[in-house]
Amino acid sequence: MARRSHFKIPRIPEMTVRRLSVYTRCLQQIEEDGVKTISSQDLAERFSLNSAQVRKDLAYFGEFGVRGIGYYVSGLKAELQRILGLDREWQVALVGFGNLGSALFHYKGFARQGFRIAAIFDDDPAKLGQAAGGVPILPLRDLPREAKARNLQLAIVAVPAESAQPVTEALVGAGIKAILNFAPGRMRPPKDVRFKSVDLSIELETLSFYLAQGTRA
Amino acid sequence: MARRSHFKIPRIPEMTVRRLSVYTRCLQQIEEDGVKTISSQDLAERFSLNSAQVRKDLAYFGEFGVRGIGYYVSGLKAELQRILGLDREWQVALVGFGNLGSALFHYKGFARQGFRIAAIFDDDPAKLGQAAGGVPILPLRDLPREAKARNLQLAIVAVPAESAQPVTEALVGAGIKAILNFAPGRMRPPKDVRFKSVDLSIELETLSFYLAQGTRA
DNA sequence: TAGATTGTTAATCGATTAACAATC
DNA sequence: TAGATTGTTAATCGATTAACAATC
Repeated sequence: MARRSHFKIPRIPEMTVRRLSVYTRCLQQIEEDGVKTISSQDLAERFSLNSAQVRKDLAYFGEFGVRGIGYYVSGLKAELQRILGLDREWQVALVGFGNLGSALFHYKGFARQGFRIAAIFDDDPAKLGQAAGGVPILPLRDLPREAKARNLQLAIVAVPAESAQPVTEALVGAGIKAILNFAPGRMRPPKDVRFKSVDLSIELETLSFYLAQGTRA
Repeated sequence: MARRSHFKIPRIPEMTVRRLSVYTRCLQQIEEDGVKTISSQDLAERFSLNSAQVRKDLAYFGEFGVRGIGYYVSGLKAELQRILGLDREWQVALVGFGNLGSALFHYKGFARQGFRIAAIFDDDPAKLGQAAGGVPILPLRDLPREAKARNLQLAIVAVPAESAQPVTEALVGAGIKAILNFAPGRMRPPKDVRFKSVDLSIELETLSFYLAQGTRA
């Protein structure tokens, strides 16, 4: 197929995207404080970042600032929300409704940013057919149908380690385009799908490494 | 005070530590499969990494390989476990026993790697004084005493956003040396303490960024 | 010994930071 | 206009990868 555009779309570093997310939340706060404009310097200082980095991160996407002034807080916030896809609702599938799945489901932060958990999938017979806060709990075999019917684009996986790989493949098969996985263990990351694992063990072991180093003789 | 050692301790990149953690789990698997030695090339291929990177990561800590042979699987595993501090038990405080705290408490992976949740702190009167699986649920004001009495070195924070900052400060005050935080929102990272936040919103927003890019006109 | 693979140095790549002309 | 701050280019820094002498 033809290129999406004549203009080169530079590959955006992941760290830039993560910082955009941080900037956005900060701008929200700044806006609530009634501040109208902010310089890259002021914004950078809130995270001990470099002001050039803030400007460069933003410059990937356009010219949002005004020389001599800085950035208009609410305007920049709106731009970043659009860039991050936070100006719309995403229909989210939650797979696995154990302790962790339930915790994620009740996490209020998601809804606030437009992530709407539209269906829960869990094969536990005790949960099947129930609904949590109006959201139905469905068997995994319904995934292809429901993904289409409910326009599910994103999935959060909170199943035991041994189910993670088949669940991921089922999600990909059902046309899900991005997956956030909390199941431990090594995964083959699927092709053509954004896949991110949050691995508790790695986080903990990184900490224990530094603890262990600190207690060396 | 005097330097810890005459030998220069190179600063270890965080990404190296994270990979060590991954190597260790992989070696565990390889050992169970009955394989005795493995080359950096073989190991690297399992994660689509470069073999030079594997060798360089290991070389920060010593010479563990044998030229012409590779690495002895169980020997290297043991070395890495020692380096990561997984050859001992760490006493862990879990702060916050809501949905997420409870999920983390029941996560079996921790115990397997020597992270022992020795005390739970939660000020909810309905939970106070109870015990979960033999682990007492205590009020936060007991933290300084209990941290000392139970030799708590590491804390997992799973409290609401608004409590995260005071909780963190209380932990630092009680002498905790490493904190893994799951509470959302911006934190002032404490000094002299290893502090790592896992931020669900950033992960989700990074995914939605790529979704949004993909659905551009 | 010949073949294999390490540990390490040098080359490459990419991300961060400094510097500054453009311009509000 | 003078001062401030952007967007961008050039310099720096650090991490990844290639290459290879050392050596099992």
